[in-house]
Amino acid sequence: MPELPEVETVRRQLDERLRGKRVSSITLLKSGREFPVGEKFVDGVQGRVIEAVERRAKLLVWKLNDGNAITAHLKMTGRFVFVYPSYVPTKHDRMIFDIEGVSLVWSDVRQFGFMKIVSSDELETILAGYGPEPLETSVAELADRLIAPKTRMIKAALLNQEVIAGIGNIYADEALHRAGIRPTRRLGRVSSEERLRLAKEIKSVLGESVAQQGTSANDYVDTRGKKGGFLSFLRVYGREGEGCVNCRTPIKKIVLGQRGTHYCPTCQA
DNA sequence: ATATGCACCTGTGTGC
DNA sequence: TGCACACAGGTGCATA
Repeated sequence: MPELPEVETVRRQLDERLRGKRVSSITLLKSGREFPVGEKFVDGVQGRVIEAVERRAKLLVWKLNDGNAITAHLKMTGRFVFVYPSYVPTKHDRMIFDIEGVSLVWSDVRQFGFMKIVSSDELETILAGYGPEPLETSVAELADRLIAPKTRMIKAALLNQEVIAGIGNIYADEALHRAGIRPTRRLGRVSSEERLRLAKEIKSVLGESVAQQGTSANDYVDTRGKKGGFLSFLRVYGREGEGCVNCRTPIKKIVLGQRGTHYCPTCQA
């Protein structure tokens, strides 16, 4: 469940240790399902210098010194972990990078994640498809993204990366609870005050989670193999049946668009 | 244009 | 103990 705060945590750690370094070699492990990598990826990355590791939405972007970039998406269970050079690969490891003596493993239990090389033109197209970055955009501008289509449920809008980038299932539920808006509410029935409140809460919850290095509800760990610290600050996600922090009403869980959705039936109208 | 539902995967937890 | 199955959820795609 890496969402913006988790991906940002990984980005910072990767950038800190990889920026300016040359990729010495890549070991392809090819365990499990074939993924769009292979020899071409190795040829396109080996010998290049990583100029920076950036993030847009939930996508990691490694800028290379030949003008190309690597895009990496963790999806649900992808992870980058720094290891010792003597590391022995385990079942779900896909690749090991040797970057000037630093060893980095890319592994992915469910194999939904990817790493691929893109040209600068391709990268531009990919990034243009995302909505605004919530931590770098004003409350007013974010609120304006949540207007149409009128019949769309507000949680569906929050999960759509073209509307606002980086929000996933956990932070959608959390922001809606903080703003007092039920996830099933249609955009057309949300007042401008509520939109502003929600936009503000999106920024707050994401910012607070980044400060705690993300949430580890299930699989997520950072590049040191450490869990994020935000789990205990969640107010509704994963708290079905527990009393709401505001009113003690038991938190309800429903399925909305095939996702578990948590809310307080009293606080969220 | 928008909504719906499935597919992609494996590990874990639950009920029988 | 074994077994079947629901569930976890980001995203792309086929279908309605």
